Amino acid sequence: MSQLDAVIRQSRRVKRGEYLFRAGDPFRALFAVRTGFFKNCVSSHDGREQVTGFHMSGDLMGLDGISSNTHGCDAQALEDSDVCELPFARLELLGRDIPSLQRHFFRLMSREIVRDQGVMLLLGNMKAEERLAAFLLNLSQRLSARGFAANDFVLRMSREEIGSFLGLKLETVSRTLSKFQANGWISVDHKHIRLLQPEHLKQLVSGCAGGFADDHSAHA
Amino acid sequence: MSQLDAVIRQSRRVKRGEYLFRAGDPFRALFAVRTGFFKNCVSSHDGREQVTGFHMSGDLMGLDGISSNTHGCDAQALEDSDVCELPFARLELLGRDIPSLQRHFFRLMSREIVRDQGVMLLLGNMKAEERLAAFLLNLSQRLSARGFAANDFVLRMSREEIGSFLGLKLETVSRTLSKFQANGWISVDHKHIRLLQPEHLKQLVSGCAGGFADDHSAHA
DNA sequence: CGGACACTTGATACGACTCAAAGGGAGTGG
DNA sequence: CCACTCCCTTTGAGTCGTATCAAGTGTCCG
Repeated sequence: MSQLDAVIRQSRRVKRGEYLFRAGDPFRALFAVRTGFFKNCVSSHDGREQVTGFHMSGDLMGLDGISSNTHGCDAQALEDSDVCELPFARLELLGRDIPSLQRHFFRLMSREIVRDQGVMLLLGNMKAEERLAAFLLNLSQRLSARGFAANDFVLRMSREEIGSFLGLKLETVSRTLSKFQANGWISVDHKHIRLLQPEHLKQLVSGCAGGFADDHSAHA
Repeated sequence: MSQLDAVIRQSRRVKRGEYLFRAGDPFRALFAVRTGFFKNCVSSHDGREQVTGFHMSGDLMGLDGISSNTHGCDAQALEDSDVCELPFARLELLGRDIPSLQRHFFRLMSREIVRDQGVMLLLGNMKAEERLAAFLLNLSQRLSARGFAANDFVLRMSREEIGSFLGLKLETVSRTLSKFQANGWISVDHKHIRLLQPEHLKQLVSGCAGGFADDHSAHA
């Protein structure tokens, strides 16, 4: 375990707006968010962007880079952040000596696959209101799992980034938030969101797989 | 390597329509398709289904089950098939002794994550025509990688299953295929598809990330 | 304090869904 | 082997949801 500590101790600071890595960069390490907030993005040749996920403390980023030794997406900080750099070669070696680490690692990658399947379900089957409700509830759950308030939080990302993640345009995100507020389900003050009647949101997504995915922190 | 053979030699036959495993089943093994064709499905509480992928010879299924020791999706045979059962506990043990196997394994899981990101891009950003073009080209590529004709093949899945995978309704799939045929780009005879002008299809998806994902065979 | 950027809201257009009906194959049972 | 049935597929017409276009407002940052 002291070996593991040695690997983890490497820390790196990333300012808001900066990229931790970009698609195409050579892959050398995974990154665990220590503090802060990130988005991951894949982009098509003609410039269209798809946000593939948002990551907060404890989350692991870069798993998609293992397959090709090249990062497959961008990781951009949405606020000043702090990450642990985990050199992959060293993790691989350690995994052989520490079975529980290897097993933990497989679990993490599998969890990411499960999460992606949930997003596919969301993008393939749900309407705008359902997507946004699922998004808010997921965020709420992940924040509360980290000891923050579940029903009162500040969005780190723009409407456009939410839209990109949910397969919607920013105007639709804005309109839907307004509608939720008009219903009395949430209160919206710019990026400050309060969930006033989470049960109504849950009702919207009930049947749609309850929030599209659990958390997937590294628990490291 | 002979140890690996011992693991792999376990074979299992699955008839068309049968499930290899279902969401919720206890996870014990991964499955590599030897011959045949499968679909993977996640379903929401209210019965909506999302096809998360189609798998042919060499593809690995069940990676999503590792995280929770429970399969997260259904695997249903779309034609009489033959799979290798790979007990996961044994693979884990072998991975420690054979570094190249461990590495190969990480690569496979990562590749699945990359594939899912491609599907997310497709579901989040593309229009019906683009989705279907990407789907056909991807299928074509995977078939040709296995030594089959790239431009002349038989669909194993129904219009509804294609639609579920692409986030479209079956009528839209049917209409779009008809339109491609009217344009002279493909010929459609029920499930028999011929790509007459693949370059036009490529033009449709150009910019949208060229086919949403590469192959991900096990190469075992 | 100025300017750019992010957000909201409205009007309109378009794409995909829904509902509906008819045709064609594949598989089954006689 | 044939006839029947069921399901898959195609195609059409109309509707709904979301994108698009366009102002206008507010806010954050320099």
